[in-house]
Parts: sequence; C-alpha cells; structure tokens
Amino acid sequence: MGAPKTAPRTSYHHGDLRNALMDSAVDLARLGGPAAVVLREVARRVGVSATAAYRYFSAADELLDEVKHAALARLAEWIEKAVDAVPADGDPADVALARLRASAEGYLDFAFAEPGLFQTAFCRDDLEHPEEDEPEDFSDAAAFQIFSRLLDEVVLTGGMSEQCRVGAEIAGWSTVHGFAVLSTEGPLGRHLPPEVLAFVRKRTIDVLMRGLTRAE
Amino acid sequence: MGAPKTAPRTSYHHGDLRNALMDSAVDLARLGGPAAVVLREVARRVGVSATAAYRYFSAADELLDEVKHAALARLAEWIEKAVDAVPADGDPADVALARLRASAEGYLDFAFAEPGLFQTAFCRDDLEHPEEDEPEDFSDAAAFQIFSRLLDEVVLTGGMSEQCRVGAEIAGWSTVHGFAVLSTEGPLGRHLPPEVLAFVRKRTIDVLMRGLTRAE
DNA sequence: CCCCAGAAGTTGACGCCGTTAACATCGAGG
DNA sequence: CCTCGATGTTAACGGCGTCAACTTCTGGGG
Repeated sequence: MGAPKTAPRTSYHHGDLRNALMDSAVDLARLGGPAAVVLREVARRVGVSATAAYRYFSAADELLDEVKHAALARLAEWIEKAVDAVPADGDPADVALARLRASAEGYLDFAFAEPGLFQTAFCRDDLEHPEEDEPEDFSDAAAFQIFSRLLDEVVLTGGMSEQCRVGAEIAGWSTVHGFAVLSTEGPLGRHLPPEVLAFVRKRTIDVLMRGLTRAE
Repeated sequence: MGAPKTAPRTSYHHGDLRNALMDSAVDLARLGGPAAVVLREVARRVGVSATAAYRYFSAADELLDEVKHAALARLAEWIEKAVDAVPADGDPADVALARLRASAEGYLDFAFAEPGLFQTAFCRDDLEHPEEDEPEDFSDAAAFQIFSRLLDEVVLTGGMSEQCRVGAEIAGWSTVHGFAVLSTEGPLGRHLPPEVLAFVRKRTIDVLMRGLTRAE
C-alpha cells in the first residue's frame, strides 16, 4: 500500500518539497479524512524520508492544520461559485434569496463531493494556537463571511427584517453544517437511501429559509 | 500520567473486567473525546494488561463503538429529562411547542456539559458494520426518535401542518446538531465569548422553531 | 477430595506511528 | 576551489494496536 506517487527524484534536494508535501497531504485527506493524513505516509508518497518534513512543519499537527485551512478555502471557493451561478436578473429581493439558498446548496455540494476534505476542514485541531488574534476572528471560516454578506443583501432588498438579521449567519451555518455532518459522517448518510436524503435536504433548507425570513 | 484509578486488584481474576474497562473508557472519552480512548491506557487504569481487553472486545474500535453507544444513550437521557421538566399545564399547543424547544435545549446542554462524550457520540466509527438491520434503523440515535415524537405532539395540537411535518425531525436535528458541533469543537466556541454564544444559541433555536411551524 | 479443562489474564514480539539527534549531501558565494 | 548553511538521511526511542504463546485460576465430574 502507499506506492510512491511520483518517480523517485533524481537530485538529492527536492526543490519544492513543502508544496509537494502539502499536495500529498491534501490528497490523503481527500481520500480518508483527517485520520489519513499520516506524516510518514505523506513523506513516503513524495519519496522522501519522514523526518524531511520537519524542515517545513514543526510537527504533524501543523501539517494537518495547513491541510485544514486549504480545505476551508476550497469550501469557500465552492460556495462562491454556487452563488455566482445564480442569474442576477429579476426582482432583487428574489435574487438575494436565491443567492442565499445557493450558498447553502454549495456548502452541501462540497460536503458530499469532497467528504474527506470537508471532514478535515472541521476536524478538531489539537494544535495550541495561543489566542491568535482577537477572539472574533473568523478568517479561517470564509464560509461564515459569505453567509454574512448574502444575508446583508437579503436585508437590503427587503426580504428580511433588521431584527431577524442578528445572529442569522450562525443559525444558517448551524443548520447547513449540521445536515452536512449528519449526512456525510453521521447516521443520516448511513441509514437513508440517496433519494430520501436528497428530499430531506431540500426540506431542511426550506425550513431554514422560512425561519430566517419570517417576521418576528 | 495515567495513574491507576483503582488499587491494584488482589486476585488474578478481576471479576468484572468488561464493565471496568467500559467505565474507564467512558471516563477517558469524557475528558478527551474519542481520541483519548486508547486501549492501552484504558487497561492501564483498570490495572490490567492491554491484551486482557481482547477477551471482551475484538478490537479497540469495538470498545470505542460501545463507548459511543453509551454516550448516545446519555444524550437521550439528558434530552428526555429536559423535556419532562416542562410543566404540562396550559394550552396543549403551547406545551407541545415548549417540549419541542426543551428537547433542543437539552441536546445543547448535553453538548456543552459533556463535550467529550458528545464528540464521541458522533465520531466516525471505522468499524465495519456489515449492513446491520434495515437501512432505516436509527436505534443508535435515540435523540432522533424523541424529536419525532415531540413533532407528532405539535402536529396533533395544531401547532404545525402535516405538510410541514415531513422531514422536520431532520431539519431540527441538523440545526441543533450543527450548532452543537460548531460551538463545542468548531470555530464558534473558539471565537465567541460565552455571553454572545448564549445569545446566538437562543437566536438559532428561534429560527428553527419559526421555520418548523410556519405554514407552507 | 482431587484434578484437569477451559476461562481469564500475562509476557513478548511485530510493525506502525511521531519525534529527536547525529550525520550526509548539495549548491551558492567568498 | 572550498566552505558553510540549507536540505535530506539514518538510527533510535517510546507509544500504539494486535497476535501468539504462555501462566494462573476456578468450577464441576471422577
């Protein structure tokens, strides 16, 4: 198992080892989630000794942490793409709502299409970030900021009251994330046939949209 | 680290090793989540050799799986308790809604009070259940069945249309579970001060209740 | 009462993991 | 050309899950 993915390199020095290790690690995460990101295996696939990785990552956790950030970035791209695919013509209020809905669909599409990366994106990191930045920093979760922006659009176009707006990104994120987790790694995915899953998925987003837009 | 929790046993045979191992494993899960359930450490704490555990569990995964079921059971108890604490007097429709809300609060209370167990309850098991039972079996997630029952109450008391009912347990479960995950092991818990967290928690449940009860 | 078969627990070993320390190799600048 | 820092290697340690072989205990039939 774990045949080297690239031909054994010719020169003693690799030239771009850090990126090669990252690519290899992301591949493993894609296939097997965070548990599959094993330092020795990552190095093996690049054709390098395990300890070489320590020139670029202080520990295995740090490598995993970078993979995690890469996965979060891909999730954000995916969502952005889904949002941008919504046609912008018609009633602005409807467009804003459609874009919000599309963000939720994009989130779930990513989780289903790349379960390993999704799982990695939200796996607990045992890494000790000593209180980096201010506590309000969500930069690692760009999805959150996209949700926020789209919710603002909805408010501006009159689809939602200011009062409903507060905290709405977290309610929305919770619903979508919960469904993604329960489906891809939880009991839902294990017990529900695909067509039923698709149905309850739509149902879940409906409930969310109703809950968000309903007057107080 | 990991001093034996009990005095070294006197007799060669333990007498109740299986339960002792389970208790030890649950303790570890409570403190450190699924990753802390390490076979050798579990055995060490009971004062027994690691391989002794193989008399009762075919592999470490199987032990973890039993801990997982125990954690799910505790979650269900917690929810049930929260639901039963709702006073039953007054308008039955209001009572039904209050009980539904209480179940969500109980779910979250458990997740916050016992993050290690909560995380263990929903951790991915690499154990190969060869299609045990029919695919619709949610017996391991008693929380799901409680939600279902409470939603039926709401429908019967007129708080919700039959049409809204279908799939509602999954929408509700998703929202509550997502919030729990994002708070206890995700970015929410890391970045939000407790009072803000408590606020958005209420907000999230509000959105859910609105989405569930709003006419189609 | 003894004895012995099988249940219950132990020891030792293997291969895997992350990590450290000491060593080898390359290539760029004096 | 030669050195020295950057880059990569080998060897080793302890911890993990797991297997095979061994030891210790206990209950039920002669």
